[in-house]
Amino acid sequence: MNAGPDAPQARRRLAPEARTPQILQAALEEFAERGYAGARMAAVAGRAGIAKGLIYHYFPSKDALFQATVHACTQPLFEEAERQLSGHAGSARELLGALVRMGYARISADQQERTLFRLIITEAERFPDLARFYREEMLARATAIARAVLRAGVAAGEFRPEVADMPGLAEVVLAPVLMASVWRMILGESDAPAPGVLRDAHLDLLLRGLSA
Amino acid sequence: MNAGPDAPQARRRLAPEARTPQILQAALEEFAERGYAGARMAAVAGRAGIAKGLIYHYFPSKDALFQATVHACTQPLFEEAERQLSGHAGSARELLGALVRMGYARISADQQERTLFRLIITEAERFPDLARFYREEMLARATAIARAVLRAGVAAGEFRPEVADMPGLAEVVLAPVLMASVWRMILGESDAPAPGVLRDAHLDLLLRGLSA
Amino acid sequence: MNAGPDAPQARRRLAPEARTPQILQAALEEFAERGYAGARMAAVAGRAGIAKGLIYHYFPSKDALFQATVHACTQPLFEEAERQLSGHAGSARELLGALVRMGYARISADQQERTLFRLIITEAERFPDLARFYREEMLARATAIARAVLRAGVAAGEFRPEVADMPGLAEVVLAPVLMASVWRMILGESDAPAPGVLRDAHLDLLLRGLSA
Amino acid sequence: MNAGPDAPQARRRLAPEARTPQILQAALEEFAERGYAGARMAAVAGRAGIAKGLIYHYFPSKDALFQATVHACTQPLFEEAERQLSGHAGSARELLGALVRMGYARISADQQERTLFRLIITEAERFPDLARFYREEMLARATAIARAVLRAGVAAGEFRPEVADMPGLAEVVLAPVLMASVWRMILGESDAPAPGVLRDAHLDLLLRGLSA
DNA sequence: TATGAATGAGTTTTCATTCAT
DNA sequence: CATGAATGAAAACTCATTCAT
Repeated sequence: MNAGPDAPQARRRLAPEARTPQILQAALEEFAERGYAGARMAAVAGRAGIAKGLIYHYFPSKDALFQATVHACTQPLFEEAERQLSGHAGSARELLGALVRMGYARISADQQERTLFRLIITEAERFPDLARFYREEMLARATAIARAVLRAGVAAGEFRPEVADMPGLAEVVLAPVLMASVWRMILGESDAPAPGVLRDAHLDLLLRGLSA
Repeated sequence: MNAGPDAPQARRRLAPEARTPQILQAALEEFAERGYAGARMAAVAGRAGIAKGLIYHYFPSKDALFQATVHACTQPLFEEAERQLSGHAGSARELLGALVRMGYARISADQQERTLFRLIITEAERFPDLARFYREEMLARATAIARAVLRAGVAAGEFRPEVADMPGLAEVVLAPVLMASVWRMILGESDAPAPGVLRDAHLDLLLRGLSA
Repeated sequence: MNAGPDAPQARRRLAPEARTPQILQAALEEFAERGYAGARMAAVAGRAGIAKGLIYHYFPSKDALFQATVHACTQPLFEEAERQLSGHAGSARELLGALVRMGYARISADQQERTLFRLIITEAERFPDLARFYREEMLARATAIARAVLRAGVAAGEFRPEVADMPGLAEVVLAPVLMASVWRMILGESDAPAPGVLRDAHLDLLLRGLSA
Repeated sequence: MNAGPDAPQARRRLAPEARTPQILQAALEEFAERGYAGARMAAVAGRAGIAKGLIYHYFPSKDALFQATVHACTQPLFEEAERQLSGHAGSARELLGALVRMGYARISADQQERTLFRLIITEAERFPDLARFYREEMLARATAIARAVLRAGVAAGEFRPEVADMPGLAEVVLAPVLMASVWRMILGESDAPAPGVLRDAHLDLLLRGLSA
């Protein structure tokens, strides 16, 4: 049609290794903004700067694209936390503080993480694979980290002995961080409870509630 | 065509007061199962046992039906909690325990409440009205209750003085109950962390973390 | 858009009993001209003078529409032949002549019948239902008629005894009529072997080949 | 990417004389299974073990490929029959029997021939060239052979004199063989009238119907 | 010669909404 | 008030064809 100066840089051939993440990033944005049903393949293509059809060269259906999108962006999620956990030298209280602060900092900073979380909440019922993925790759990893900190604290005599193996406690310890994220999803940056404020109250309650 | 005895309750004229809740209930079910974009007006009509067209006599659009649906089912949500709060005579620790237990019990029992919560999470970004509604009618009411309990406990000397006015603490105290609901949404009854287990850990942490 | 005098007579509500055959007729024309894969639902709608969507009100898919189309137009096919068979009083030679003449006349006249036949040939491999339908509702009926005539001729002493039960003979007797139809499909009215000419040669061969 | 020993014969340069029949064979299979509109160029490439793009080096369009495909596989069709005809020494009855038997044998054996015939029936309307091709290269050759046999039989006094020049008789004589092929197309090997059975009835009718 | 990434027009299908009955 | 036939815009998906490599 037109090949004017604004024309969308006609037909740039890329290796699949370069194109795939580009599409996945565009898909993440679109799915995040509109949810699964609301997302349009044409919009994904638009965001990626390619033609609709090309998406189908890489993913057989909207469904497959969605699942690939979610899977693709979980890699870096827990890496930092697990690094902190294994590399930490100081007290368990300090470690707990550092991890909680990291969690709240992420909520403030990382749009993509909230987005991912929302997609899982929203679509888990229709994509059973997603629920399994959340349970195994996200919740299990997060509670494992929390449990390790609790045990370290007990071992060091900083936390009271019962918390080492109290069922459900790891989840309860995590919950406020996750809810901070949910609130931010729902209410937006301006109206949600401020992460910094939640963090301070959360740490105050935790340190008091766990210590020996 | 036929209005014989087997005809599926053909063309039964009802007063608007009777039809409206029937439609809203059907809409809640459909929106809950499919989300806003995935819900079909024809399916809402089907669930309500009426023709598609009739919905438009009562609600001007899918959008309006959705908002009415969410608004309609929040009424009974906090009534019991507020009744308990104002009618309570015993210690603040007992009151806190009773309220937390009620919260977790609801998660186990009330499908509709989780459903409502999910819809808000899912659609808040596209329906700003919904976010405002959640903030004013749900989160604000819930934190007000929590804050009242904390203050009562401080006043009675059961809780340490700082918790009376610590910003964000009411939200942190509530968060694990809400996350229990979110996990149940995502993972289903069988795979989500068990509410009873979370409840016990939660109460243990709270009572220890708040007490004077 | 336009509501000029040529506008396609906006939104004319019809009872399903009236609309269904209208759509089927349009579909027959379109499928006949283009085959299954080549036919466009939009074109069917256009021929029927309705909107695309309405077709899906009556038939769940292109596939279903196609099968309904073929089924719908077989009713009148063998009625006349079967009537002639049961009502005939004269000689078997005369009956055979009348039926063969009717067959060739149909090929000349009835576009729709050729069309139907072509669709079956074309699509039978992809629609196994169609093959079964052809075998049971068309070929079986046609050979039954032919066999009845042969037996009548033997009973009357007009045909030699072997032809009463010779396997495959009914099919061989019918074949030239059907091939006349196939040739007409392939070559068109002007280039195909003329039905009248084939008919005379066919009858000559038959009467000589069958007679006692 | 990799050209390791397991790679599916990556990028093997072939002379056009070798590539063309490879593509045509693949195209015949694909067109046969799916018809013209249903066939996909990618599938043709896949069957031929080459990339889509390469087809366009040899044929300018799907259309051209189709026509080339049909033309390419008619060469050997009548060669044997014409050889038998010119080389035959015995009686006309024997020659007729041999040719008819050969025809039915082909139907049983040669998938490719039925396929070709189906494509012509299916697509002749949309490809006028195909109809002309069928008329000149197939039907005309076949009737010429049949007519030659009839004349030989009359000349030898085996057949009655009228059949030497009866218009349409050659076509009628051929028709059952062709219909046997059509039935086999429609109904498949298992449900179609058995070629051997048709052959015997056909010969019986012919010899009786033609003889002096 | 050969590949397969890239395009985009065209197709089926869905569904909110309207409106004749 | 009530129905469901009818519309049409929009969305998922397909595939012949092109072209950078």
